[in-house]
Amino acid sequence: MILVEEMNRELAKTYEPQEVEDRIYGFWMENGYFHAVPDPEKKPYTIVIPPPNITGQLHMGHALDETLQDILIRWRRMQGYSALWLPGTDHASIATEAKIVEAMRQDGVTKEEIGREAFLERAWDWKEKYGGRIIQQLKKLGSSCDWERERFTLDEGCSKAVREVFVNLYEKGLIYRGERIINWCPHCKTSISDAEVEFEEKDGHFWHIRYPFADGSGYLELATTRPETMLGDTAVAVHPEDPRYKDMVGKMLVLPLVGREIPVVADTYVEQEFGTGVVKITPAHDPNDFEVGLRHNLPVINVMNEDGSINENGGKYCGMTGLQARKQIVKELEEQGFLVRVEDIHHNVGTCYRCGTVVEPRVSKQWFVKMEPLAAPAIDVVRKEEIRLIPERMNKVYYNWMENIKDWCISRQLWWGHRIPAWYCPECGETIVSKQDPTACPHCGCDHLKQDEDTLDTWFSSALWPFSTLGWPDQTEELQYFYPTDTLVTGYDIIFFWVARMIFSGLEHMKEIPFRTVFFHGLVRDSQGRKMSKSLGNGIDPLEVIHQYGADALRFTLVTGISPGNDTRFSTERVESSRNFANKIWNAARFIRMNLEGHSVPYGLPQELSVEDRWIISELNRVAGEVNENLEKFELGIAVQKLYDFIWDEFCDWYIEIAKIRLTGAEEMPAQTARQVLVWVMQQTLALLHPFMPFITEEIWQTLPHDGEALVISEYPAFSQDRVFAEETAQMESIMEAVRAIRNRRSEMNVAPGRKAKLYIASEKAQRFLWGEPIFRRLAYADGLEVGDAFEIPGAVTIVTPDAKIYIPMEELVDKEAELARLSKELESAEKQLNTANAKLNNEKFMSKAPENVVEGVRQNAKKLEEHIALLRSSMDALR
RNA sequence: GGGAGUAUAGCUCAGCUGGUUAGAGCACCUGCCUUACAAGCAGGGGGUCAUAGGUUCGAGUCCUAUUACUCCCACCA
Repeated sequence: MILVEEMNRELAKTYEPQEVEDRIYGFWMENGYFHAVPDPEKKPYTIVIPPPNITGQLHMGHALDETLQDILIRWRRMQGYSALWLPGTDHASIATEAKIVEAMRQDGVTKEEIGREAFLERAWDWKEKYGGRIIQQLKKLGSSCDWERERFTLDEGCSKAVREVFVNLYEKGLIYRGERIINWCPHCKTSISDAEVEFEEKDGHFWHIRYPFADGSGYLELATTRPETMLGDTAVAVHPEDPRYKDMVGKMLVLPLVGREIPVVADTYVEQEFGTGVVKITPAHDPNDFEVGLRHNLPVINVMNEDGSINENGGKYCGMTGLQARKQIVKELEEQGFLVRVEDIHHNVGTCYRCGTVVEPRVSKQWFVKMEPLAAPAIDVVRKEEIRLIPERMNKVYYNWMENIKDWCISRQLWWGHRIPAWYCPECGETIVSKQDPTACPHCGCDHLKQDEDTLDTWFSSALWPFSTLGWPDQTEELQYFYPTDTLVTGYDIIFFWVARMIFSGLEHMKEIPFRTVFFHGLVRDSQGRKMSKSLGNGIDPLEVIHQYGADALRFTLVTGISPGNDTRFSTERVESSRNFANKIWNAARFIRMNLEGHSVPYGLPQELSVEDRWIISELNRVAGEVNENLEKFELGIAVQKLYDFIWDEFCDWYIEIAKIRLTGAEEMPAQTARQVLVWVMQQTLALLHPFMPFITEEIWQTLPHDGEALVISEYPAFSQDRVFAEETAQMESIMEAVRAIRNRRSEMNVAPGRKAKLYIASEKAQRFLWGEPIFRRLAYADGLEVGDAFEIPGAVTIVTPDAKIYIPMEELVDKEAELARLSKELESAEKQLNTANAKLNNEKFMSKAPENVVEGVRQNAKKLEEHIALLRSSMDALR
């Protein structure tokens, strides 16, 4: 127990987060509260952070993601778990390499000029310089990560894990190398996986072209959106059953401009109804054509360089960019009479998800992961609910992807990343895949092996994140204790990139799921529901918001009103309202502190409790129970709403107001009780709120009497049957209802608050004790109070509540006609309600089928309404 | 082409397994500087819960269809 005698800090009238947040964060860090260790006495709770890119700057999406994780981890930590939130960053191969290349361009050098080693040096320098930026930003948000365990996807341990996995999969035959058609980004000059291609609606053209028969017997007409690819055409296909072309299968055509003879083949891939029913086949530059090519043994002619320009296979077009070649080819086709017509169309074009450049399908030699055998068990664990996706509808998205999965192209023509651990022997052609760098060819002994030039897809290392960060492949204590992790928190946009791949990786390499629950959140949109984007310029910088309103306000805003998987809208108005909430709490604390001055107040509940004490304790207890339940179900938006309502409405607007009676009263004992209860409820409330608004809650908690050294490691309040006070709760409800009704009436009649009036309250004997004068004097502006069985007060305003009839004699203020009108309106509505209630009670089916508690509710309601109506009638008579 | 989500007050959204009179914040109107807080207090107006059917004693909630918007997957040369 700590007594508060001196207050070391003055509490400002408005909460100033800037001053508080860094100090509090420093306090937490100094004491190592975020550090989690394997502890057999505790249960583990683990979250691994979705590692932000080292190129990244904190945006609202991160802010939401981190806030949700921090809420969960702080909650579990307070519940007594050994709660590990493992942080780190991702090397982001494509994005980072692009940044370095760009920086080098400013210096006037290229990758090729300086070479691989020098390039990597620059990259690491860059990482040292900027890679920590986003980490600092996460701290500003209040993230309670275990920073001692910070990792990087390209650090030594992760690299070791990557090699281990690559070699294991290779030896199992699940990684292979081959010539396949892949998506090629001409800007990033690398292959990218199917998942990395985004389709965009774009305007384009259909060029309708004639391909003449070699024997001069006419021509076939077809259409293409990419005429330059005709340089690589090695056939033309028609449907085998198409009567128009049946006889032409097997004949030869002459490829215009090129002069090459190509066959007409029959393939069911062609749709007869589409266009002319004739398709040019370019196996090297179209995935479908590639398949057709395989079926018909067609040559594959790659006509494209890495940058999308035409290569030597393109004959005289060699050296032109794709666009130049297209223009030239169209021009020549037209001049030579091969172009039939040009049609404007709107179609989907695949683009690189990193740079937005139109991707070119291209045949090249790449490494792939064979997905089918890995996908099967990964589907299974979700089906069997060993892994739960929240919201559940994400299961469908997941199944759809996993069940139709294609092999994963993992090699990238980049330097920044994990270099593929494969070596080629220039003597005998042997391929060596090994965890250790080999010194000589095991086959022929050649000692100048060449390592594969390519690196791995960034997501290859991210896929191992839940276990590589815990030390795998070594069997560390941490891995034993913290794996499998518990909750993965992420946006639904990376379910394929990351979530799916972690699941099959965990199952394959750990033989265990990587996490039990995936909690998907939505996107943060702007106030009009648009995606926040650089091009629209509608992004709001979370750091700006933190600076202006505080991290707590930002966090509160982000989590209010969200539900799993659904997008949320962000607006400054909402932040302001959150800031106001923080300020409300701040002032409640100020009020409490003001009342502690000169008193010694122990932390804990006193023995003697008043009705309102029991009520607020009971309500707090209820809220604690509900908040825990909501958090268990990942209903964070609901949990935070309940805390808001409790604090603002019940605690501040009611309890504190009522407590003032005792605090300002002459008697010391009740005042001391009130102080103790105020402190206790406040502290418990702060604890409940702490995961959501960590800074302000810790700050206040420290300045009020408390138990323990810091809120961040205090016990999270839980529901307790011992603190349920149903009777007092009902009594308070009665009082509050009466107060509200009186205020309402006074307001309606425009009675100035300063004008007090005597109150007469008629109520049942058992309830009499409720109507204590101080509460009504304070809250209902009463000036004297009389309680009895019944009153006859001519000309008084009459108010009816479920437990009392209240009279306010203010005849000189009352417009009789107006009051009569009001009463008759109220009477009408009461009668209407009574009719509905009676209709139900007279309905046999309702009576026989509705559950007893519902029937009883209606019955009681009807009884009350009847009394209400009788009273209204007598009041009206009295007025007349 | 396949699938999903959303539709509730002027705006942004809650509303759990169907149960008495559908809630909050912001905005709006009225009155208050009631010594914690004007970033506040008290009160108020405002909703045929997208539409049409259906199930049920009872539907914002469950079912069917329709409409609108959003998203994901696939992709036609």
